[in-house]
Amino acid sequence: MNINKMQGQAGEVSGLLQACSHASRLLLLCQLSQEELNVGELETKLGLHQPSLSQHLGILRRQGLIEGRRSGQQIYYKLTDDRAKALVGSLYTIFCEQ
Amino acid sequence: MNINKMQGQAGEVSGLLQACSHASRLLLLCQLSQEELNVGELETKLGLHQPSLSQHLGILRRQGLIEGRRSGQQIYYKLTDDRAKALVGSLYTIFCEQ
DNA sequence: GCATTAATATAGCAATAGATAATATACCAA
DNA sequence: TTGGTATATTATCTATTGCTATATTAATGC
Repeated sequence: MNINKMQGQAGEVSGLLQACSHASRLLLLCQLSQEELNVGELETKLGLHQPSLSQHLGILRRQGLIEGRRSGQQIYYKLTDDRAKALVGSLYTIFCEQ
Repeated sequence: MNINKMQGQAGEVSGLLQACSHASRLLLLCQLSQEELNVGELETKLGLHQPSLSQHLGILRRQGLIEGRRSGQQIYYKLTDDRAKALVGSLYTIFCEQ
């Protein structure tokens, strides 16, 4: 492992980790890595109040991890960032398998 | 991927991510996954002020990720948590290889 | 158009994090 | 014991985060 490489990426990586470092956002990313869901569905699945959920979605969106697609009144979100997908997968392997 | 499993772990995982979500702490973990280093060495390697460094080390220590061993006047730290090791390895793979 | 529902944005507040400066503790050597 | 070096802790300040409540925008059905 070459520390210099990590030094160049540290800002970007820590930004991603920061975005994932809240339990609700982590679960959001897990859900959205599996299926595309609209905000109302996420609200009931995760049991969050709408403004909080919207803020968390905003953080993930501004970080470039998720994308929304409007369909009528609903906006459907999914996880689009490959690195975030890989991270979620690794976290699942480390903490939920074995 | 079973979301329920992640739900049970979300608090613990987000705690770990929180600890890694600062560029200096991320680099600390990378360094300490490679070699045991004392505080003065870390200070010059990472270019941090001693009190900040000590605070970051304290956060990682209280989170159970690193352990210190006193040898004379110096305290040598290394990464001891297996999951954190696995995470750092995954992050390196995702962001620094490919 | 108007009313309704879905989603987003904003404001206010409490709690937390991070930087710096100053102080304290632990160890060692003379 | 005295002084020096290494590390930790504390205090203070500022900035950021997250929650709740409220307002605003967007789309639909009448």
